[in-house]
Amino acid sequence: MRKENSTNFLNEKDLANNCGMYYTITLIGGRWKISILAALLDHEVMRYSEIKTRLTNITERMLIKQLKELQDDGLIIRNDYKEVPPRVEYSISKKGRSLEKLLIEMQQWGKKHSKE
Amino acid sequence: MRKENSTNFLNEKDLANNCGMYYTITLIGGRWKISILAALLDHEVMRYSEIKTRLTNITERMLIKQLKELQDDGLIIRNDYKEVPPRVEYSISKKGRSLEKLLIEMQQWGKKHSKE
DNA sequence: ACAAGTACCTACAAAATTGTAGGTACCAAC
DNA sequence: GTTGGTACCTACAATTTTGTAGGTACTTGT
Repeated sequence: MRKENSTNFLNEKDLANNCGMYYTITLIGGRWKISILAALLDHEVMRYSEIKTRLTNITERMLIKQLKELQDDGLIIRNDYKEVPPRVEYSISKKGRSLEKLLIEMQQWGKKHSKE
Repeated sequence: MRKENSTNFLNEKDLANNCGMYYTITLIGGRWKISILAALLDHEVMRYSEIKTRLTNITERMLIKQLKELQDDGLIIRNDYKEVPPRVEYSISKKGRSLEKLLIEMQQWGKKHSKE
């Protein structure tokens, strides 16, 4: 759905390629991504429905979308048991786990400065 | 220009209020914000035109917009000399400077993981 | 009188993201 | 044979972000 030759697209791609910070932000900047990551960082494995319950305001469309992107970026792992009714478990990947320290610091910075 | 009662707006506000990480991301997540912050973190003061020259692909509309948001969020300081022709200098604030460590870590993480 | 330089601003259009409201498949239990 | 549960999907609409193409004010230099 993205136009791969729009100025917008090219600008973003350029930034992500040349700037480590921006690349990092593109991975965790989606609306619900850090919420999902935070959930998976302290749960080892979670079923789709458990994540949905935890993120009270998210819609299914958004949840699926963000999960898929996190998965494509290698931050989380999807495990489909191919059962009926479906059972799918998500867990954090090694790459995802390596973000933990950063996320904690972002949490602390945010808490400290959000009331200024 | 934002609808202050749209689901979209409320969801974002809710996240920013309740989650330090998300708050942090909203401040630095704009398309050009970290580029601007990075520039100001290693220049002490920069004129508007200097920033524009450094961010080669940015348009004036976006530069002004991102500068204003960074200023509203207290990360940078605008100093208007009220001269003609205009002279306006931007510099990093104390709050902005306190992000430096985090940004460096994001840079390192990004550099390390962007080729996986 | 006219161009040049600086730091903006504005209306409109294009593109991207997010939300709404439905639907699917499969099997088990009633 | 209808219902319930799970993890999705899809079309469309609303919202938001970003880009394009112009314009402004003021003064100095030519």
